[in-house]
Amino acid sequence: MRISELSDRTGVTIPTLKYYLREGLLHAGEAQSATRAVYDDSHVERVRLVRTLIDVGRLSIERVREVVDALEHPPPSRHQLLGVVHEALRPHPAPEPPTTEAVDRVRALGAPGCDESLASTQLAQALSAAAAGGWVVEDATLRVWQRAMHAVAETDVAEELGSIAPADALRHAIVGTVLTDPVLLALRRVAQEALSAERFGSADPEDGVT
Amino acid sequence: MRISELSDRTGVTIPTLKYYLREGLLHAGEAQSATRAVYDDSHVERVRLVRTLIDVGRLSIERVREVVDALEHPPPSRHQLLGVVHEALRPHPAPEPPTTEAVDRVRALGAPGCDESLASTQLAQALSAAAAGGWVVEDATLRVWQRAMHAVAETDVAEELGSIAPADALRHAIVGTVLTDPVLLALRRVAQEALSAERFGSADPEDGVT
DNA sequence: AATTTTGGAGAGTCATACTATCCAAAGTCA
DNA sequence: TGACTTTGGATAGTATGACTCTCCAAAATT
Repeated sequence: MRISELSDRTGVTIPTLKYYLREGLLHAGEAQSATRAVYDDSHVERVRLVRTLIDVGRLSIERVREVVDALEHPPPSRHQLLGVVHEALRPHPAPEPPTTEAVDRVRALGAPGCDESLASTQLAQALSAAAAGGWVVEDATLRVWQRAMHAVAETDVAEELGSIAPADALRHAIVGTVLTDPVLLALRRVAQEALSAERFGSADPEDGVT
Repeated sequence: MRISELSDRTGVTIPTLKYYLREGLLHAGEAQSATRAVYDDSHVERVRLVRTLIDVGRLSIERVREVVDALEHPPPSRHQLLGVVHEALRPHPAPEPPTTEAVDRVRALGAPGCDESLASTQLAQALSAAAAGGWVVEDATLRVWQRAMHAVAETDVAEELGSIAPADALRHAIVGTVLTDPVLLALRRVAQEALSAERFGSADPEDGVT
């Protein structure tokens, strides 16, 4: 297919596709002459991936380029896969380095240290930021959350890592993370509303006085 | 205190503070003369809130303004509080409207319909986006996640809604949500890495073939 | 032959979030 | 008292990111 058809099939304008080509987010089509190149399903899929990362994951163009570069050099070993995923989706811009107190709490949870694991670093940074913002997360609360997210991660690892090729596993894991993080946060909110309604009946006219 | 001290205490430059004043993110100090105004702890606290919303929550200036406006008109009724919080922190820019299929799935979970609840709308939109991105969330998986996030929400509602004044409860809930969402996502990643290491031992040299 | 499309390159646009400059009045300190 | 600094307020400028537009000449289509 030509670029106009790629545009039609993805809903992305031709100038934007050209921009993605320039920026290295989209691999070049097969050149047939100086003014003709042909694109295929891999391009359609790539454009959709890029749009998902940008629209849902709110990744910058630069970060998307890192993701597609990683896709073209998938890790040979399955146990490195999540590391690559988590690196690709790490928050931007980089948060402050964590306090030692936060690092200790992460270790106390039984997670690997920040030197070994990017996810541990992110957790320590998130806990630091919470503390800096004046929010205290009790140890008991943290452990409840840990158990809850462990249950979530079991479905992730079960689903994500079937015996498929590394590049597919990587794309699957990245897309899955980007698309399901918002689902989890929305589920939290739905549950909050349910519990709130349960406790302060939704038609209580006398609420709110102090 | 004068603006220079406010700047020193918050780490935000004077030009930026003036910008926040202009944009209505920061309430004016008490004017003492044409060229003198005095700021107090409420200003320090507000600046810190604004920075948290911007740096951690990645909210736009416009959205931050909505949040501070809401803080100055807190909902009289406690059961409306979460609605205000969720509206203030809704994703930006607005996602596509959800498919009817996604809306049905949300209702099947026992959550209120999208007409009644912003969180339900967000969930339906997140599920729609996942489906559009080619990601299938099994019903069984979704229920596991729902239970997990319900456990999380119990700690939220318990902590968030002590018997404090509406404005404080609102600020507390907003800051808590912004600061703890990243903690949850990081916990998910940590758990993923732990499970992945458990299943594909972290020093297995024969992984990756196929 | 006339028209349309393409690849490629460069410049232009738009929004967001600051930063910088200016000013005159007001305060501070020697 | 008088030089120096700070302030509030207004206006203009900058940096970045993500496109979007314009041009061109060589194909390709009609």
